[in-house]
Amino acid sequence: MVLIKHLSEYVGKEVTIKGWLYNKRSSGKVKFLIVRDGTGMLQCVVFKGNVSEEVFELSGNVGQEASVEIIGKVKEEPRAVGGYELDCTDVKLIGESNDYPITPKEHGIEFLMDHRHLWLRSKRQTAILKVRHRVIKAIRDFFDSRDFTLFDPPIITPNACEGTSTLFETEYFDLGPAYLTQSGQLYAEAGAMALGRVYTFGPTFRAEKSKTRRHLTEFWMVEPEVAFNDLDDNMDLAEEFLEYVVQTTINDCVEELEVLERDTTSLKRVKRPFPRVSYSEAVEILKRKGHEFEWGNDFGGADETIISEEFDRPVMVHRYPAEVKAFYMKRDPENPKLALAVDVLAPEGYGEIVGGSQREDNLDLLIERIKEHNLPQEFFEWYLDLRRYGSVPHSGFGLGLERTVSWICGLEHLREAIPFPRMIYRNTP
RNA sequence: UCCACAGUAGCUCAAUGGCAGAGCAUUCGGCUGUUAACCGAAGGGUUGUAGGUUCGAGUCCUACCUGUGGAGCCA
Repeated sequence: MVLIKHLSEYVGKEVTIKGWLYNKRSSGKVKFLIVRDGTGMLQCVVFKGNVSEEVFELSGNVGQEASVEIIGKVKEEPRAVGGYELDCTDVKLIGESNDYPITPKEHGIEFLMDHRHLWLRSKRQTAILKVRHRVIKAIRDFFDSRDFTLFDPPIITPNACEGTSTLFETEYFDLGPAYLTQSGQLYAEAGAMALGRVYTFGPTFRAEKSKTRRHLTEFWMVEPEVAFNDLDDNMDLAEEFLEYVVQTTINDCVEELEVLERDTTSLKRVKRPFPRVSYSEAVEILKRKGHEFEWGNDFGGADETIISEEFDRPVMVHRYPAEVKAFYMKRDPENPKLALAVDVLAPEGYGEIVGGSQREDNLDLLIERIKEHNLPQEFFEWYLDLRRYGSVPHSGFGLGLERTVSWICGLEHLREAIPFPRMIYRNTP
């Protein structure tokens, strides 16, 4: 059996192809079967004289997405998709398919989401899935080649990690309520104290009733955490990381991005150094552009878009008002109203793809913060131990995988960036 | 949670308050190079649900349900 993507090595030879019928056309004594196998598309030509009567009849009756085994001779053919076609000598039906719901015409989003398990077979969706895979590989390659250790945090946690978001709650035997993690970060800090440089990579959960194209209730996040890194080191790491992920992906996914009709000129500019502006400077940008904004608030989606339009590549916004950020972020020694936080805003309206900070490493200040946020200190004793025993400055950030995939693919909505999206009003299929 | 919009054939959509329609899909027939092929024919409907206005409602009104887009929150 030969994969369609490798067909160019078999010109003039007889091969066996196994796949699914994408579409078919016929013209009297000749039938064209367009077959896909997950690696490409192939036009298979069945001439009446070249096959048995049964096979010719079968070729006309295979339904869309029926699985088939096809034997034929490979030839170059500029008229066919992919540049090659198969001159068929035999066609076998493996699994029939009648009345396949997703026809080769337009469909509405509700219908497609209801049939997500089948929608995944389409050209556009397989292209996105391949880009997602390449992004994941780039993420892992980047950290693996820089002395990071993959560190898996728990998914079930006893407390709300940052104390702000709404979490999914479940009963945990006799121990009372437990929650699905919204971030592996606090645990990653323990990992960084053990291994120096770690990254977590896994699903995270938010029960916020967000209903926008930028939100999922279940999404994947990668979170590096590095001992002895300060905020500047953290920003250096984030920009090197983003450059690597974007550049390797657009290099290796040229065909997929073509299917998605993604203009990659702006992605090619994702090179170091990224512009760095403070929160206060970002507020000035908004005001200069005539948008009302009060210092001290967090940026909304529209604000982020306006700020990012000032620059030709991702922009790093640092030193936010501490009040809008999480309790564990270290304050700026030059201005205690500010947190040593950094968000990276992607261009083209894709918004915040990275959020990070230098962490508070002083035991007394951290206890103070926990009290200020009315968090139950007993749940954080283990976290405070990290400051009791050999505390060091350390920093890290989180990158949302689906937002990154959406940005690179140029998607309208995050739901296409993950095989089975979980959203406020949908948990099926 | 709030705001806006939508719901008609399997799908995508039409239909001035006056006979429920088209394209695609499906089935049948035609065509030896098709490119979301094309040509001909057939089958396919409790117009989201419940009320109301009207001689008459897919169309107007009320409530509800479902979905879509956005806000807030966030990655």
